[in-house]
Amino acid sequence: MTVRVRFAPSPTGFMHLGNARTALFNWLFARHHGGQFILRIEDTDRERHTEAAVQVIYDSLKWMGLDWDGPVLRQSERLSIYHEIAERLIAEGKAYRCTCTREELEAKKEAMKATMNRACYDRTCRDKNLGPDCGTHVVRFKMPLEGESTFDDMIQGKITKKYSDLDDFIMVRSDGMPTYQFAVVVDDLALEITHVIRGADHIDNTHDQIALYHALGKEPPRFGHAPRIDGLSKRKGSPSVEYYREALGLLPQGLINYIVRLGWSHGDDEIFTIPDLIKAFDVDGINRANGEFDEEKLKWVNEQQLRLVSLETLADHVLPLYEKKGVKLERGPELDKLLEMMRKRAHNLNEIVDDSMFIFRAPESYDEASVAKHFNAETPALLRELASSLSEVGTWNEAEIEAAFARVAASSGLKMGKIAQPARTAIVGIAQSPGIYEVVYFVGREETLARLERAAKFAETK
RNA sequence: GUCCCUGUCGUCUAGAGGCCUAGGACAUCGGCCUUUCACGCCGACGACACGAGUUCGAAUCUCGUCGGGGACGCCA
Repeated sequence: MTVRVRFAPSPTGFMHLGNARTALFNWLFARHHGGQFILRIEDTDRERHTEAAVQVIYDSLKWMGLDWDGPVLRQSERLSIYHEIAERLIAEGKAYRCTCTREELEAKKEAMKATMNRACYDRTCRDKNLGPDCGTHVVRFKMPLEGESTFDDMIQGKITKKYSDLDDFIMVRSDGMPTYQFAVVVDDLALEITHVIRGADHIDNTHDQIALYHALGKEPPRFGHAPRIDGLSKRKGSPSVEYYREALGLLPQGLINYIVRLGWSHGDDEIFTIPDLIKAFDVDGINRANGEFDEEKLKWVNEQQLRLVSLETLADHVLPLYEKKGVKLERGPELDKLLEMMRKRAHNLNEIVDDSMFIFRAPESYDEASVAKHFNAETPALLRELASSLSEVGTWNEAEIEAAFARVAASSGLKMGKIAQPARTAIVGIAQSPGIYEVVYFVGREETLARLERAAKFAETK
């Protein structure tokens, strides 16, 4: 039996992190077992499901690298199928039409709550055998009255619920649209889904759905309910893939690595490449208790991935960010060298870009603290001596640049730190940067000399 | 309220009866490295929710208590 799983989001306009993890679990499960990962858009209800919102789903999935198999299924395109199956269940006495109004329902629930201590439908229409001409109505499922529903959850183990605690849920709304509860089963059947991995908030629904499978004479798929991610809603921005990606300068590998480990583990392993994950992932590693989202650890994992991915991959993500800043860069050994230098110290993509802008733009001002600490009366002369030494460098490379610094150190009798820090302040604008020789190399000879002279003039005024 | 799931350091977790005076990771604190900032390295702090049972022996099994989350929609 080939494994077939699906990710079935409803288009809300953003990809919630919890949803992203559900998608990831399913995708990894499919890839691990050599199965298929199907994408289905749950757009049964509402006009607010815009095309733009659907596009967000595609974009997020693509960014994460979660490719899906086969065509995308849209529930909105399958209405006649739902109707057909609903009619069949009515004809077989497994479902029924109900004409109770919303107002009546509300009153009934209140009453049931008072007498039975349970808010549910009182099944007024269950045995009325209402025909299609009964006027405005919904279609309800005829839930068994006695016994219990049990299923073996791949993550949570055996889960049992009494049928008497289950309601005659609505399958088709009065406007003719199927409810989620009904459409999911019909679609999962049509798609021949073998395993359903989803959020734990669906545990109770599962009993309804399994009852439906039985009514249809079908075997239900295996279910696995993953715990929820807590601590997400109290964030400033929307707790979405898009938000964290931008705000934290995330690499998809970073997000994926963090998110998969929140609720799943493989011994003491922390950092995984995507191929690692495909090999190691399975449902038995998924935990049962909810997890608390921790932005600090997400940052750290992302940082580790920053150092792990190929320079080509890194360039893919960093090039557009540079372009946003008005810096167009070409791929090649120079860019690789730049990224190699930056990825060692940066915590995220944004930092790589921001902290390397000094290469492309001369400082507009000098950091006050740096100036106070590293500039003094001798600074102008020192910077000019360094400039002169650098102008004599033959081949422009780090070794030669270092030699130029060493000559200044020898002639001035100053320790390297006393030269590097003023130079750094002069060239970068602040006394914090990558190694000074690399900095000088990337800024280039002409520009370095210009910046040194400008800083020397500035230092004279102090 | 009823029902369902769940409970190891602040957080993510290892742990499937003796290997546990409970291991790893993030964060925090201290130190080292260093021309800066980072990185890296070393160390410290820090948990089996509680109570009964089962057993020679329990973080691991059972029950109860308490805590956390979820479901109770003509939302998905």
